[in-house]
Amino acid sequence: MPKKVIKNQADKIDADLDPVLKRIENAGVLLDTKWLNKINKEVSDKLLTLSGLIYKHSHRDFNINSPSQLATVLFEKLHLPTAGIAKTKTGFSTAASELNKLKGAHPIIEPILEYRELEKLRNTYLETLPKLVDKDSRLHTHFSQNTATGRLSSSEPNLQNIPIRTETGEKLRHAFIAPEGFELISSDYSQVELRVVAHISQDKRLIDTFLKNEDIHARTAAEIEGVPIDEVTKTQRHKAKAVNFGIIYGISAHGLAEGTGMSYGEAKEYIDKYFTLHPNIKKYIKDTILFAQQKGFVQTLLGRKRELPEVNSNIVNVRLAAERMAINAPIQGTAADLIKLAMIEIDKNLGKISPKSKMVLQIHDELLFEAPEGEVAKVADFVKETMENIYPLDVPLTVNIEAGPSWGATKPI
DNA sequence: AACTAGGCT
DNA sequence: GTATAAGCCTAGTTG
Repeated sequence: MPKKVIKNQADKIDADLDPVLKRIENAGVLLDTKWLNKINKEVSDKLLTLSGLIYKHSHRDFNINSPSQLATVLFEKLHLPTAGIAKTKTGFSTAASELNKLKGAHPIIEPILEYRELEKLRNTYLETLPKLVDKDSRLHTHFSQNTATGRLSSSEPNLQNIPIRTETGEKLRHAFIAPEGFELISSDYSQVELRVVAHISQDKRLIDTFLKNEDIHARTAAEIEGVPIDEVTKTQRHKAKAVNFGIIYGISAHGLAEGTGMSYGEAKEYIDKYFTLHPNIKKYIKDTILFAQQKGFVQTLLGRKRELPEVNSNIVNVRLAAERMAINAPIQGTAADLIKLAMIEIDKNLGKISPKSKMVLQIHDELLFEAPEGEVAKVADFVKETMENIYPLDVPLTVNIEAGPSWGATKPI
């Protein structure tokens, strides 16, 4: 096999990271199978109750896991209103986002939503993970580097999508534990993608926010609504947060409206105000699309390229989709470059600082370690320091560190 | 294999 | 409104 030719900095990063990823995969992460089985039992009981309730409300037995059968029950048998319900290629959508619109219309909706959540948790995690542990009760994922933006991906099992959002989902994280005498340390970059946006776009307000270490979403809300930052309401902050995410994804009024419940017009107005306040972000978007159209690719701060010939497509949807990718790829990809650099550097030195400590996972902007109880503070300091200083930008990178006996029970240290 | 759905950052 | 927020992986149903 010929050695891979290294053409640029991103290729070198990926090559240097490869052996690090191998070590992480080999280390694995300890799983508390007993705890998982206990949750599985509770979830299975609940599912039985829920399916009974759903059958009672629908006056029939059917396969709740079949979107087509569920749509028939909801819209043809129970005659729930279809106004405003999205359509898929095959009929009315039964996605959670659509069912949420029907919550008040029929008591069957709530149990369906809960059923869906618990089925997902049971089938994807509770049933599957215990089957994949090795003889030492450890899970070994496989990391891949060949993604569109430079992020890692994780498979068999994917340990980058372990639940956290719901109450039951969060319980699952408690199954990821440290061995006896050890703790898990979690270190995650705070708002790394928006900090990358601030650096790349040189947007004044964004840079100022991060220099002052202000709450970015509250500040955005304050500026758009024209109120003092400490008078921003929860709703206002929530909307601003959606806009900030939208910037990273290549915002559209429709997408923002979907994500927040704003009307299309309100969303459009909100975005216009945002760009008035952040002219350099508007410029970044414009310049990036132009660059992509002329060169056929975009690139990250460290030169990682993504080919995007579709930005010149005559097909409107194809072109617009490519434009959003062009906006997002340098942001997401730069964040990926930064944490990869940090991982390489940490791997180089961790053995000297704490020989028994190990890096065990990467979840895009977070690293997970296990460290002997007595060395947690030392390892945490080293990790934080390395991540924050890995590649100085025009805004500080900040890292939140937590530690605890399990991934679900880490607390700030 | 296509489609729908949903877990994470 | 033609379409519609970025990147992943996995599971179940359907034909």
